[in-house]
Amino acid sequence: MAKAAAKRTLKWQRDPEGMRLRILEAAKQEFSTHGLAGARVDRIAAKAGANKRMLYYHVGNKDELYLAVLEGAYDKIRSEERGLDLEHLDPPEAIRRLIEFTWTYFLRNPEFLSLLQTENLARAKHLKKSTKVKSMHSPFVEMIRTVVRRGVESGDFQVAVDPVQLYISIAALSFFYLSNSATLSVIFGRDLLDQKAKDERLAHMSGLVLAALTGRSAELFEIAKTPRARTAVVQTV
Amino acid sequence: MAKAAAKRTLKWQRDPEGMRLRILEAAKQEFSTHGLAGARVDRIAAKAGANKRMLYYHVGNKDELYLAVLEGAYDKIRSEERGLDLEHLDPPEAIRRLIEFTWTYFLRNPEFLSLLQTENLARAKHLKKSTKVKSMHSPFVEMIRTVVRRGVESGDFQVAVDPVQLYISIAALSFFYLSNSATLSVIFGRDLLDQKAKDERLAHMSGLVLAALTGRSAELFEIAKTPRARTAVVQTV
DNA sequence: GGAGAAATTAACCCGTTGGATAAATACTGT
DNA sequence: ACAGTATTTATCCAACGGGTTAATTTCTCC
Repeated sequence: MAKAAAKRTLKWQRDPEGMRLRILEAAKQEFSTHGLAGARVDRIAAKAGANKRMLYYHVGNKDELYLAVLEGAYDKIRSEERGLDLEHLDPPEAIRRLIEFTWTYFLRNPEFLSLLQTENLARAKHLKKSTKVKSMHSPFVEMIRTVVRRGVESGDFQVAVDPVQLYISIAALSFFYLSNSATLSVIFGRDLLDQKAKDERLAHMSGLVLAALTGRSAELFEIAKTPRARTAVVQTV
Repeated sequence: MAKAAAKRTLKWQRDPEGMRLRILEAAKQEFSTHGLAGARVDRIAAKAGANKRMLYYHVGNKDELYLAVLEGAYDKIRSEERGLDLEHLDPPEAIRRLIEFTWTYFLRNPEFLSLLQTENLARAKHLKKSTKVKSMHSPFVEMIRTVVRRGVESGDFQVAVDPVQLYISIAALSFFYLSNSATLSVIFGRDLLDQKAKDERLAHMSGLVLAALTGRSAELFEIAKTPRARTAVVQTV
């Protein structure tokens, strides 16, 4: 009772872990919407429901805060990637799944795209200092390597492409479309992010890559064009 | 004589057009290396060999300066695009040329990539206000449309892909590789910008797109892999 | 129940930065 | 040659923004 009465008059309560998480979440929003230089430390504090001093207490200065956010972003995508486990699918299906995963992940996590853009504008200055990120290899490169080998052996694929090139290409097709959708929409005078446009984009990307690998352009693009049960996988955003 | 003597003691001379160009060039450098928020008006002035007041006198405030730079960048690429004239080439060769042009243009004009990244981080806020840019359509979309039609009719291409999708994909393959080369290089632990890597990238992109269109994966990737006379077109940067 | 550590608040500091003002200098037409 | 205008320089300033200092409050453990 006395304790309850005392609690009532508390001006604030402690929550170091929660505070740290709220700070990082707020910082992620701020850095992804405003970039590194455009981000405001005060806004992050406000958004986290905290005092500015807290950022320095729990994470560090603006740069350290930014790096922590970046590392968290890489950590998250790598974690989801590991959970995908595409090794047992037959080669074309594995590639198709990879494309869909990449696409939907970028759709679900637009801040990830912005953060990467920001970091690349800084020529990866911060990432180079992060030992953590450097050790977080994407499992997809090795996955692609074995899938391509299996595909070539089985006759599904006509070429043994370099897995790194293929990985970059698959990421590129989704990344550029989404990260540059604002300027592209202005230039083409149409909304690239409405549901129809997004469905068509996924179909196009799958068709393009699989046609190149298998050499069966016609069928693949046609298959990709017709609505399939798989479209359920395409997440709305 | 008297005039010459007078000129010698001049503290400065007028050059409005030259000044404006130097300001825009300096601003392009500044905005592309530091982004919009990170750019410093004083640095632009210093780089242009001018007084800060000159920026406001000749162009306008920071935002107007930025938009002028952006419009100039679009103007430049559209102008080079128009000069390319791919209509008369046979379809596969036209696509190959387009890919090479896109790639080398991005290599030669890294500021263009940075400016687009910056503008997309701002969700095209400034571009939307530019009536100038909206009217500068890339000639490539129409070019691709006719090339694809011709290719399908001649039997070179197996599918009639949407020209906008294809245009975006071709841009994406080059853009992402270059704009994200900093982070990708860190993550893959290898330099994506050395000459060998760049040659391989161009070969991969051409092989991927043409294989998808023609359905002749094997030959195309192989052709692309072997050094050709065409590699002379690949510019070093 | 209270002392010491941990977490949080409030207030302030000071260099930077975009932008403005006013004065000086160069050019142009007559 | 000179009046009027266009261009450039030299200062100034108010707001902002990252970071710091010091005091305050809550928690924990004995």
